[in-house]
Amino acid sequence: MSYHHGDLRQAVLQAAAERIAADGVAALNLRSLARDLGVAHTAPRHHFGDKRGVLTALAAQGYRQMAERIAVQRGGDLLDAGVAYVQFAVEHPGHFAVMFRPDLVDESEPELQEAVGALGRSLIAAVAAFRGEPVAEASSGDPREQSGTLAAWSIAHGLAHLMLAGVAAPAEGESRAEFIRRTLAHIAV
Amino acid sequence: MSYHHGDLRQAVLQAAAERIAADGVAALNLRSLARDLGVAHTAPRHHFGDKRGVLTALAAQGYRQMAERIAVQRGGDLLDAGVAYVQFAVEHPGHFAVMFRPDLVDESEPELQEAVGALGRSLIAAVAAFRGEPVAEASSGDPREQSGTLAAWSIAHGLAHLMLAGVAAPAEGESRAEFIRRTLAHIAV
DNA sequence: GTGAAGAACTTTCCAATGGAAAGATAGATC
DNA sequence: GATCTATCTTTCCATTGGAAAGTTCTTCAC
Repeated sequence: MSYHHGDLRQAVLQAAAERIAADGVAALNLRSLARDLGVAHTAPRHHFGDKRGVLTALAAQGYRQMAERIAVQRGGDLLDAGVAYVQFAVEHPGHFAVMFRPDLVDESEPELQEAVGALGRSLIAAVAAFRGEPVAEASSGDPREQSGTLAAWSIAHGLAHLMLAGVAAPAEGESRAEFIRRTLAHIAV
Repeated sequence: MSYHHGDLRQAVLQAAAERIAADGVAALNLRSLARDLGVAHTAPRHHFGDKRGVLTALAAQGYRQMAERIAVQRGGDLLDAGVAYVQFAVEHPGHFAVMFRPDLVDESEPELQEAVGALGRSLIAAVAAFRGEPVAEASSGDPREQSGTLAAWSIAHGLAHLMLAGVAAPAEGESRAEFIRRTLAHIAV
């Protein structure tokens, strides 16, 4: 056996995401994953501590990537941000499956908290930009404003889940982006 | 040991729901559950086949109970139905955690399919009643073709998830029902 | 260069879990 | 009261996550 895989940490995360995407979180097992990567089954422990550590790192990666994706949409419609949210979830089911899952991850992990914060800022900025407000004022405590943001988040989050559950899908001849946009358009912020 | 527990099937479902509600689906294990019920760890297999069978039965129970709950709201606002949806999810996290999870259940199970159908009919009826349409005509179209219905479902489903994830919560001095209603009110069907 | 020192990985061991198989008991039916 | 069937137990096994200790590689001071 050759020591030093090279970038085992990243390899584990990628493999885990693929397997979760294919068979769900419940089916993920570190042993067969390590087998495929050609390392001992305890090798990932050095990088992640335990299985929960793997899922935590995967969730953090998901939050970061989603935050980036939404930030890129800036300048666009609020709907664009929503579409980006749902698209990310559908295209990265392995990541999305461990995000917003306090039971699967270690919420005290600083890396995770920072990643969650980054996504939160992206979402708030998207809503603020839509309203034409300076981002700095966006986090004022107006309950109506917050409920609008939460409503927008909810519909995107819910649609993502329903699509992943196989309950919702684009009509024939309709692109996924069009379908998502058409559905999210029913929100009134 | 005394044979014949009485109603082991129901006891297992209830215990499973409680445990999932407390620690999440991943933490559920049939062995300690059976231990608490005072039966051998293989006893539930007779009623459910395997672990997936337990989760499938739990999901079916969840769909049925949610369908009932929403049907009771008939005559009320569409928002009432939405509030009922979210309330059920928050009050029965053990059931909701296995609903809409194709990776956890056996979707070919007839009991599950029937239960899903019942919930679908309740949702369609709720939207139809809101629109003032006869229920009979409402079910002519597949719900997934009607973006308004899907949007309403999405926002309720998403809010339920966000609340369970600890991301969203009522403001101080606000009841849960008020909070849910206020958030869902942003939908335009 | 060389020799720690630490990082990355392996080997070995263990407890717990889900499940298979076969046997025991209780309730129902006649 | 004998038999039949549903319900539950006992025993056994493969797989999994994890603990502990050892091995190999890299880095870096000198």
